[in-house]
Amino acid sequence: MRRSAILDAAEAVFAEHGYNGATLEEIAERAEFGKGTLYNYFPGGKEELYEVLFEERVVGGLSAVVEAALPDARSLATPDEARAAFHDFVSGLLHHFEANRSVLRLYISEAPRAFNDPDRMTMMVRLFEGFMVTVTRAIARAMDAGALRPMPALPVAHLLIGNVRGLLMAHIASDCLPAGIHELPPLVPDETADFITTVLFDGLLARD
Amino acid sequence: MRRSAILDAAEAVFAEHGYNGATLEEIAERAEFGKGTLYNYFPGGKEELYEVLFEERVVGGLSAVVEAALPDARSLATPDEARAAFHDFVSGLLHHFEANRSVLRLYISEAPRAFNDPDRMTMMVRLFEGFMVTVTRAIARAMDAGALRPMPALPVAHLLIGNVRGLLMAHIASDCLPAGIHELPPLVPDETADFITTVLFDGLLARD
DNA sequence: TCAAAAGGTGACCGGCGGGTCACTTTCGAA
DNA sequence: TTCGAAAGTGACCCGCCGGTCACCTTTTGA
Repeated sequence: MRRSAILDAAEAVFAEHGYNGATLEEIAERAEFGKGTLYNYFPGGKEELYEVLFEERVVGGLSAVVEAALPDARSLATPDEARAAFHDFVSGLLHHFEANRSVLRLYISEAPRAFNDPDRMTMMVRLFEGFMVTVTRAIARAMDAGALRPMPALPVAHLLIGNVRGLLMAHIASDCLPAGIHELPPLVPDETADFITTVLFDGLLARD
Repeated sequence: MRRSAILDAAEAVFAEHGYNGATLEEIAERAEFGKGTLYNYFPGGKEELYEVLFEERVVGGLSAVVEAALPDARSLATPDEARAAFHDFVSGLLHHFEANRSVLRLYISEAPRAFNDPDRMTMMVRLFEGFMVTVTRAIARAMDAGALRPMPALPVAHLLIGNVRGLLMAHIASDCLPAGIHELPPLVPDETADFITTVLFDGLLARD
């Protein structure tokens, strides 16, 4: 109870101000507890709080989405099956992040932090390994079955995830701007998933 | 002379430690000048130094690449022309960032910072506007000419840039890891540009 | 009812780093 | 050679915030 209230407040504050800009004071104030209490639940202080938050909410959310859309048991043998599955995956990601904007911000903000510290990067790679492996394996299965043409699967996974991240970042940016400037139409997860899936599967070239 | 030496040192230190982790002390030490001198060249202190660095090197670099590869004068009327032009663009980006890793890090690290402050976000949008407009216009021209099928051009631009960013981030991550762990093959800009262009133009689906 | 344990608290501490400024050095014109 | 201006310097200042701990409150169970 307390623990999750602390995590809720931390999620909001870290998302709003970033790791460095967030203060324990503000987190404590928002969740209505004293700063000292935090150390009962997270003895490692700010860093541990952030790590737990990241692992439980960011990595946990991504894992849930990928396991729902791309389980190893799902057949990806035909183009239509593959298209449907990856559409579900993209749509799941978009719905998840649409409903959890602050988790999205944590996700986007983490990469630069990891660049500055090999230990943190190692941990991040470990945390995301399961997610990346599942996505990559799904791509490889669809290729092996002949639904997708053979290519190195891992870079394709990076492209797919880069696509989703690119569009989401544009939407965060749009949200951050003062009203009226450079506004994007609101994110409609299913339409956006259609868009990404179509471009990714069929390509940009005009067809006869 | 002094000015650019300061910027060189700042580029290295900001790239290595991030904005918050970088200290003026270290920048000064690396470029062999006193901390006070910095305020002669950048009266606004750390923030101004970072902004100038970002505008001159990150935005400047991106603008140079896009203007070389996708000038308004370049014909994009046929699929082959469009493919060649966007290949040049992606290849240019990859070569540029391959040769300027610290600039790449600054670029990747900026987004989260902008999320936390509407003013900074507004400035970023303004700085990148020319770049985005040029890319988007090139895509729209290729669509109008029938080389690419008609779609909203701006989201396609976000996908394209997301693709490049996604692969580059994977490479930065790989570089940051202790030797031997999860290594990616080294980045070969032209091959990677082929890969991105092929996926983007032709799609992932197996063809007859 | 009470005492001990568990949980909670926020004033305080210390270091860290951005920014300042009185002083020194360098430069260039007379 | 001289002198005023410009450039350079780094010890110092000070606000900030993560972390601590002595104290207080609540819970538990006998």
